[in-house]
Amino acid sequence: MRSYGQACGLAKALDVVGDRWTLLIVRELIIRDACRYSDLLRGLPGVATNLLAERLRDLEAEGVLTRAHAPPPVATDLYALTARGRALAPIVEALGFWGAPRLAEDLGDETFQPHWMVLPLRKLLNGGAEASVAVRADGEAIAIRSGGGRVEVSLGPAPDASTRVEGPARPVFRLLTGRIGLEAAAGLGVRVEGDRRSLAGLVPRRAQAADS
Amino acid sequence: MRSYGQACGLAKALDVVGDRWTLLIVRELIIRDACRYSDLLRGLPGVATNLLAERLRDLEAEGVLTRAHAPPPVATDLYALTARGRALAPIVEALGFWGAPRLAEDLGDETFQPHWMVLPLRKLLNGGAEASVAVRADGEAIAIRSGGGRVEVSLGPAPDASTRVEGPARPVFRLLTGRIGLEAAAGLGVRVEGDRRSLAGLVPRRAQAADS
DNA sequence: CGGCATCCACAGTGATACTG
DNA sequence: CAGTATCACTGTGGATGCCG
Repeated sequence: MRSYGQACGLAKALDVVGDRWTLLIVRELIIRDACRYSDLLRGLPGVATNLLAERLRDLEAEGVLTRAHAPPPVATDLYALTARGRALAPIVEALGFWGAPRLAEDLGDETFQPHWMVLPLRKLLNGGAEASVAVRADGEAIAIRSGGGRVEVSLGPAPDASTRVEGPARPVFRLLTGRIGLEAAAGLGVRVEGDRRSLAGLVPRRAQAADS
Repeated sequence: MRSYGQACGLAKALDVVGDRWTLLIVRELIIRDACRYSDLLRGLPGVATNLLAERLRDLEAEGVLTRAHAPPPVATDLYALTARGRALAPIVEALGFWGAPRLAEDLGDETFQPHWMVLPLRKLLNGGAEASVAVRADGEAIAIRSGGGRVEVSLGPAPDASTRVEGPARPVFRLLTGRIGLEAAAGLGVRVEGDRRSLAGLVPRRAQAADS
């Protein structure tokens, strides 16, 4: 992208992350931490592969991410945020929260990938409750662990979880953000097994329309 | 801009403010509050006038700003942020802070407009000090009032100020952010009149390289 | 298969000129 | 002053091909 040529912090930031797709790439890396090129490609439906390659090169040159050749078992390059890149996390979350009201509208024709739930869940879930939940939404596993005021939400399985939630991504997300109840969720194909009480403590009472 | 078509808050936010120039327009409105088309055009060097007009139309349609016909004395339309638009302010400030380290580099060929100092000054100045400063940088007036933990920085004159700072924008900015001292600033053409003590209380001791 | 590079039709951009 | 019109140019999205 062309530089704005303005001696202003915002303009400088946009010189780096103002390109189309760039902040969405950062979002993917915040959610997934280190991941492969193909993970990014799948997590960014609509991006052209050459464009993704170009953006990754730019972001590496700007010091936002690193590309490292992974040790033998993986045999591929891994992309991960640098400290400077991770410093974008609160901004990405705030922007996601700002844009969330628009999620209430046209929900039909849009892509919904389960892992996009991770960021809003980190913000919305109640860290005061003690809970360990294994979520499986549209086949993708998300692990939630909360307690002592902190919530950890990450991709991947949680074998030791005391609660299991499984079903289509949208209703699962609505259940976890408190926008529908257990019965409504069940009617939409969501199955909940195990400790329902700690799940209830985790879910916010009346969430605003906030996704990521 | 084409929608990303992703059911994700960040993608939705970028559908609205992810276009080139859009966040810079929001920056101008945060700094200036209500202002005219030509103010925006001057505050955004490099933007094409048709592009500015298009963005303003889009942002109005999205509910980020309003365009109001001003009462008789002005006789022109005024653009101002809505509550939804003002909700972007912390994000714009955070992004500006994130991009600020790059301001240390290539300072030569870039445009520097004095009013861009307003946002970083709001963050960096020490609100504990009691001070009222009238700044004139490159001919543009900025008023600073601080006390009781709060800092107000706005465009325009401050006739009742107890301190007056005047000079070229860059050294004035460096002085106010604590990156150079009074003597160094004087050597760069900055004149300080009046109460120097309250100015010293206002300026942070050792500012990081943070502009807006 | 993962990780790109190439090609092309098209939408968005930037500079200038022009208008109510 | 506040835009609209025009037009050359650049960036994007989509398809496909290549290579270890």
